[in-house]
Amino acid sequence: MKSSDSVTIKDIAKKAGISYSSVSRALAGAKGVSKEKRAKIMRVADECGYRPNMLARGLVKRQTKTIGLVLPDLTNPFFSELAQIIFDEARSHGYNIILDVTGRDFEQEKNCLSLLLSSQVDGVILKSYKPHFGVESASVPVIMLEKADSPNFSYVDVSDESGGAKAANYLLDRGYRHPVILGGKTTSVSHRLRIEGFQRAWAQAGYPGSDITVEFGDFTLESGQEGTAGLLRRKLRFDCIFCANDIVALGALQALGEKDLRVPEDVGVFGFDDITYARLPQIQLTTIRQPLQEMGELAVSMLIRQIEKGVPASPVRVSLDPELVVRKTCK
Amino acid sequence: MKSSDSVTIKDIAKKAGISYSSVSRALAGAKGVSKEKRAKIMRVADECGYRPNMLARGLVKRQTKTIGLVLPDLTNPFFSELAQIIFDEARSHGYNIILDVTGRDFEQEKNCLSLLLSSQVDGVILKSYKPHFGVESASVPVIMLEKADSPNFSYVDVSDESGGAKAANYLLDRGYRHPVILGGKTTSVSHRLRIEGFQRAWAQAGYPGSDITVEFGDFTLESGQEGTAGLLRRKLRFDCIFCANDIVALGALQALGEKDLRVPEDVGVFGFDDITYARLPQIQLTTIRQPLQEMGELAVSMLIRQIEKGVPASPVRVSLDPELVVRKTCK
DNA sequence: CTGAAAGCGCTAACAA
DNA sequence: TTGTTAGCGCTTTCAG
Repeated sequence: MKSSDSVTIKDIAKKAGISYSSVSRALAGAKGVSKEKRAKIMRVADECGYRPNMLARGLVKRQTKTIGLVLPDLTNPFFSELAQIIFDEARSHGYNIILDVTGRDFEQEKNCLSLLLSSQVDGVILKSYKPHFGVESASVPVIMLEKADSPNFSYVDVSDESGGAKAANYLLDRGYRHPVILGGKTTSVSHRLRIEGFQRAWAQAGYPGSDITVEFGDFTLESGQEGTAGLLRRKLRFDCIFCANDIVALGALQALGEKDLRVPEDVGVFGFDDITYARLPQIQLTTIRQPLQEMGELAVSMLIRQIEKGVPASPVRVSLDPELVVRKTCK
Repeated sequence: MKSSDSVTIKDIAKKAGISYSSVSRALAGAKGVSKEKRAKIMRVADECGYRPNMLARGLVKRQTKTIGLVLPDLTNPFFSELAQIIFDEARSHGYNIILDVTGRDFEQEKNCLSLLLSSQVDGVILKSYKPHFGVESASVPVIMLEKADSPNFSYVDVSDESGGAKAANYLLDRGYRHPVILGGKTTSVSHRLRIEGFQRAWAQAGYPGSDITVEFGDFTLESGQEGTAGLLRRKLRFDCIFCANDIVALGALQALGEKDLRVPEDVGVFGFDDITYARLPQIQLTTIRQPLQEMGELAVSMLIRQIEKGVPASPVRVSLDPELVVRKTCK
């Protein structure tokens, strides 16, 4: 059954000799249709290979059972695994996902958002890298995946300050005294918070937190690699690297290895996220674990709640606490 | 500007005192609207925070500028990177992506597909793990990401037989004689083809190809790990493992390490895909590289071509050749 | 150049 | 339980 124009509810009404609202009811599984008619309709419908048109349905019902997900980058396992979790969770609640990737570009982010809103998604989950208020004009619930200062949005995030502080304290505890912070983007809110947490903890321990070297980058393996190589080239004095994420840490390890520096003896490497690959026996990266599963599930359930019950007067704000994972890349 | 009900083309027509079809024209950038009216309309439109309703637009235009992407699993970097590539490529042509993940489940796959078709996507890119013909009833172009025997669909795939053969020949060349094939799903077409390619090459070299041990799994790290552990436990004789993908290989390496077996001296480990993490200095996995970039770009451009010019009478079939990447996990 | 009107496929009152 | 009807927000003839 391959017609150039697809079969509609009217076609099947005609073919079954029944009014077309009855067909709609039957197909929707609503009450108020006699058993025989319903049976006949169903039969005809799938003989014809009928497929409901979600555009039309969404237009009238004013809901699409679709949620928009905006992420910076699918290339980082942290995000692709998060996407998978959110995806599964959403599906289990009967929602579909439209995924958008921004490449951490500000304009892109705004575009994605307005595109999603145009597509009439019922809600949005958004990991933004720069605070912006295009979101403010959204007419549907939005859950941010980071600490948002706006009074209008709920968020669920992992406390970046706490993560940064945990890293600092551990590093101090292991005897490191000359850290550099590597590889985050200047525009990233989360990264800024991690730096602050790190510096504050460092200062509280009695060391000057403010003159810790911060090398920015773009969260990639390359920026870990080149950043580290640059540090080495400039003969900067440092004994450990607090990386913006695990990918950056992988790059740092690589650069260090190329210069025959030993980890952790010569320099300690500390990651962030605890991606799958950080756990491999060959890697054994010391890092901060972000509770991916909880974060994803919470975001979805909060969002769906708001979609179905309306957004609360004051936003829901959840901060999960990340966990130190000690492995082998620090003394 | 936060109205509970979103502003429509009619609202802005009223507010500008112009008929609402003119507004539509102006907003579409169509000709036949005077400069002044156009300017006024634009101004009013964005004062009101107007957002076109894609559902309505799609309904009448019968196209959504959206393509559906169905992938088995976002957790494997191979697929998440492919997704990213397809995503970028599609966007650069003005198309959006709706992503669906099937978990390699047959029913799921069919659901996803019909859902996408219901959503009126303009075309579909599909990596299937079991040949099925729900696809046949699609009323839009479909590009499969694997060798499809159906005469109705175009595909772009990476030659799995060739990959399997290259692996076999390399392993033979390095002196391995007792391979086991590990970790693929029984239902996977690609995996079956790789096995065939491997066995055939093995046989052609004068060794019995048919009695090579094949341990199935589900393409995960765990199945690599447990599969290998099982092999060891059963004291099966083997000197190398041809893994269903790099993730499985990572699992195999781990299991081998736990039993203090040396790689590559005691057993060689061979992957498939060449994911980013296979290249790390700590891993150095010998593997077969799938040309991700070409595959993604080709799939998108073929699909868009078919969307815009119609599907060709006879399907386009492209097989890319994968490349052997020699690193350190085989002698 | 502009407006009126039809209709995309569907749901949801409302009558019958 | 049924059928009729009025839209959802938009594009697109078709007259003026």
